[in-house]
Amino acid sequence: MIELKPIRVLRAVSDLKSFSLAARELGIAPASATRIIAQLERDLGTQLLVRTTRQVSLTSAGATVLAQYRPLLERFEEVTRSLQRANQPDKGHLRLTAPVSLGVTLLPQVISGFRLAYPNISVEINFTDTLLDVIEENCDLAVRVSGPPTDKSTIWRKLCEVPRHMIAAPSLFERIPRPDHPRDLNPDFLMSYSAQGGSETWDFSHAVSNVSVQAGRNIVSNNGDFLYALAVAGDGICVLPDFITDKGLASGQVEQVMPNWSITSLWLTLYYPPYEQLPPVVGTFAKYFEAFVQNHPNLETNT
Amino acid sequence: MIELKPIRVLRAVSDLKSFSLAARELGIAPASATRIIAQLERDLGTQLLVRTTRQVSLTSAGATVLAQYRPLLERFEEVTRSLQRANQPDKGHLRLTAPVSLGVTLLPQVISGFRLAYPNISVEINFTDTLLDVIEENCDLAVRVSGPPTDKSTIWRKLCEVPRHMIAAPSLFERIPRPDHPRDLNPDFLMSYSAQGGSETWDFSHAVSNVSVQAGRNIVSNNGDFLYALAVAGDGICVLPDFITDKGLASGQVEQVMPNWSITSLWLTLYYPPYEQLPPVVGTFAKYFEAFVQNHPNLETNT
DNA sequence: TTAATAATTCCGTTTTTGACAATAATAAAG
DNA sequence: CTTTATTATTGTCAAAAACGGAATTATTAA
Repeated sequence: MIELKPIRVLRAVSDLKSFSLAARELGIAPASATRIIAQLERDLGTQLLVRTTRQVSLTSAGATVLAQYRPLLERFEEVTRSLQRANQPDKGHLRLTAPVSLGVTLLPQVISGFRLAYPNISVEINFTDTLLDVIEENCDLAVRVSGPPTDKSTIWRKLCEVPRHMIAAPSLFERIPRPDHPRDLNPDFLMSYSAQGGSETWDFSHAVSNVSVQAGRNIVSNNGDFLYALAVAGDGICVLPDFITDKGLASGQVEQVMPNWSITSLWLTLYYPPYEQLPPVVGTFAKYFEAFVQNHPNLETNT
Repeated sequence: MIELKPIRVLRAVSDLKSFSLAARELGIAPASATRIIAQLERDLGTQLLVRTTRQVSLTSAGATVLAQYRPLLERFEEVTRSLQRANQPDKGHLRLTAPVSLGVTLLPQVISGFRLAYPNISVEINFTDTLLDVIEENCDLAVRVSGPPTDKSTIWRKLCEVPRHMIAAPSLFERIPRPDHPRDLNPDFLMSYSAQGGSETWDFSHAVSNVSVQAGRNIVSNNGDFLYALAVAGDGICVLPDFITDKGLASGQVEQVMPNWSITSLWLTLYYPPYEQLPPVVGTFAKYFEAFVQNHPNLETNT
């Protein structure tokens, strides 16, 4: 298998018309230059250089060989230089995965701001709610909104908590009684936001009381906006992050259910593949994202 | 300096999604694959592959690196394959040098026939009469018409002898007496064909007599056709190879001087640069040339 | 003919490589 | 949830390859 070194030597010898000068240029011993060219000639089955002790010149075969390899070698070295140079935190490519719900609410602002700040970092986002393997997803960084990580193997970093509230349309309470305590909740009207398919469990707290409520299985979806639309239509009660329900609450489309009972927040978390060393662009994005959530009204950064 | 091997390993690992499979594919030890990739990552200053024991995937930096190198690597391997394959005796390029005189007489037939027989061998001919260094000329083969080689260092091969005769225009002998013996020759009318600038010395022989004659310095040229034109004009006597004087003798434009005195023949010689191994195309041409001169009426093959 | 220069060869050393075993980590099976 | 099997990694040792420097050879220039 022919490597680049013999081509580099051939180029240098041909350009400088001397083995010894070429060797010095390349920082190798003259003896090595001789051996490397000899090996290359054996590999290609042709003599490439005609040498006496005082003169060196290409055979026409050698000229052909060098003419073919030279542009490739130059491109290769150019690519290498640019790659070594491009290892900068403000240039490169970023492959993310994020839940679908963030695709319409939070991420557009983050990404557009990030792109404005770092126009030379291109971004590729795979929206999916099923929390697949960070590695299998082939991405550099995964954004998740969920409870505290259970998986111990992956590396994660909690950015902030995502407050959420139980909401429903006012019209719903024309059909069923308005609940005042978690035990009043009818599971049949509780819609679950779940990526895995099972129904949700909510932990309510009010003063010193803590109550757990299991949602029903009538409506389960991994799409928060879908559930929100159902809630607006008055089809049920669901628990959704504030950044989804924000506008609806302000306009009165939906209202908060049991406002004096709070529900444990979700975590906005970054999951890293098991990096040995964090690529600079990933660090740049993580830092930007962190700064973003700290200035966001609906996210609580209680580090 | 980054070589091709790490790129080959990166490609194999990425394609097969496994270090061990890639190592087997490349015929190296798995441990080597690990070390080689680690070295490449150090060289480029970025992590390229995210690996757990069960999964391997490219980081986006790795994807960029591979995307840039892969087409170059493939071109490189393609070029290598084609070069190794193209080392055939009927394909390639040939760089010749030959005396100018052969450029209008012998070589056109040779080359046109050769090209017909080997259409895939391209030919490049540098016509020059000064016998420069075969190496400095940067050619694969030098054709020369001259006396026996004096240089011991270069490799040469005598193809045949080139008979030559002394000729002049009939009109000349209206001005000067027609010579019958070499001693009758007036050096002032003897024109020299000489590449080096000095005048020629001719060795005449007739039966048991041997006479050496030195030409004058009035007209000396390294161009046989120029001398021939002067001879036709009746300006003097010269000694030229039969392949130049052939037609003129037949048409009566010129006539042979002292037909019963013969002059030592020149040699048609091939000079090789100091090859270690003869390139196949060069051998092909030499063989063709040799066959050509054996069928040529004006050239004596007295091996 | 001699001297100087440059490619090549020889030789001892360093570096790299492969094989093997041990370790660590993770996905799949029970 | 524990066990098992698979796979990347690390370490070690022996073998192979590459390397640098000195000696050798060959060729050009004086």
